[in-house]
Amino acid sequence: MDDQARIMQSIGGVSLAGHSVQGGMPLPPPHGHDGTDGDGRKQDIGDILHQIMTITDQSLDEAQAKKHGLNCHRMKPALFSVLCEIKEKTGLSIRGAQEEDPPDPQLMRLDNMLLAEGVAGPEKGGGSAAAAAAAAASGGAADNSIEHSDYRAKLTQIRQIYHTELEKYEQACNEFTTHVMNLLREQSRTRPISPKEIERMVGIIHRKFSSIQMQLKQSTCEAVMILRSRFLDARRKRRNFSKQATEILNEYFYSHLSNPYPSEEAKEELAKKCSITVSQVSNWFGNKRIRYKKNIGKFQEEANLYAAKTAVNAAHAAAAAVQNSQANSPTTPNSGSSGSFSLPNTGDMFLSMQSLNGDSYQGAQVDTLRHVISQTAGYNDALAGNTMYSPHGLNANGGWQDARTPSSVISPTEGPGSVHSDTSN
DNA sequence: CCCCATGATTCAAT
DNA sequence: ATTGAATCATGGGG
Repeated sequence: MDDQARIMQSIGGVSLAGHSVQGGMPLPPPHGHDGTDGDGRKQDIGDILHQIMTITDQSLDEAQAKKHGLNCHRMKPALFSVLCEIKEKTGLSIRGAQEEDPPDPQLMRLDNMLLAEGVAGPEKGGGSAAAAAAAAASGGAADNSIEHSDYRAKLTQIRQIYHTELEKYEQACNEFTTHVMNLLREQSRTRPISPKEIERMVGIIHRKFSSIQMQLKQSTCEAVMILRSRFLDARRKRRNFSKQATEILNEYFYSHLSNPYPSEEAKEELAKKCSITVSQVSNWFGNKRIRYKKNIGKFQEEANLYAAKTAVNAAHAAAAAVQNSQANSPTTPNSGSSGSFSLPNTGDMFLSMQSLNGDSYQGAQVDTLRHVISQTAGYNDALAGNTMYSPHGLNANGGWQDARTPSSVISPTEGPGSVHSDTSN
């Protein structure tokens, strides 16, 4: 009502002279209709304005009819231009038109995050790749396949919800915008509305909707964060490897005891065999080395066990190899895992141990064999005086091989015989 | 509930 | 980047 009064007042202050008044008036004549011509006009205008102001209070049909009536009113062109003038003066049409929305930093942050998490952005392919990248980037590099796929599934779910919601909002926004634009266009026939204003209105609507979208993005981010933390928590949980996997790892470890540092390729192969990740293999070997070194005595039995195992395997393989080809040299290059420094000496030792054992091993399993022999040699050393390890023990670095030396001293009770008998596990 | 084994993480050294 | 060492945290056996 305040507005109405104000407009009425301003109308009064603007000259209407010069505007021709023509045509009949289909509306009921204003009450108390007497007085001068000017008075009559004022009354007329006041009446029209009153109708315009109250048009929203009426039912649609009623309003429609009245609108039509107003459009045909003889005073309409005059009123229209007057309103334009008022608007021009009050600067209503320009105000705020210039405020272009500056990129909201928070929105940008959310967008970037969603993009990085693989929720926003291109379709599935890129999304899962981004998810994998995010998972790999977060702490270490462990990508447990089971939990990873679970994570991905959940992320996809979030992604889908996000996109459907986003689409819904987009659609609603468009619908609403067109609706408002139509409305404004229609209204522009009765009141002055410039295209700029429509544009501005659209901008306002879009801003409103984008703020809703931001809420959506925010909650999506939260969901992803929760999922991430849960995923990481789950990953942190320790699950023992399968017995088979441990066996494979131990086999490798004890058959490369002289240099238990698997190459990247070896790690990959072990990982594949054990169905664990490469980083888990690295962890395992890291832990194993340190724990073995810390307490060799404790692992002696295990070492013997796996030594025996590999010996059996190697013997079989060697036997097969011997049958297949007699021409192999006993110093055939081994499987690449032995350290560069240990080869020249171990070659000699290998030969000497061959004669010690009375077996003739040939073929591809030289490294394994070497270990088996060195194991048995260790026990022999313990009994015989322990000189066998010094060339093998490699003073080159001191680190790992030092730890082996005591192993030859430990447990003289356990001999090669008992090794073979103790394969119950 | 305690204890130990074990996978994972962290941090410094190289 | 890889490794060693210390440490954390959990699972499982007693």
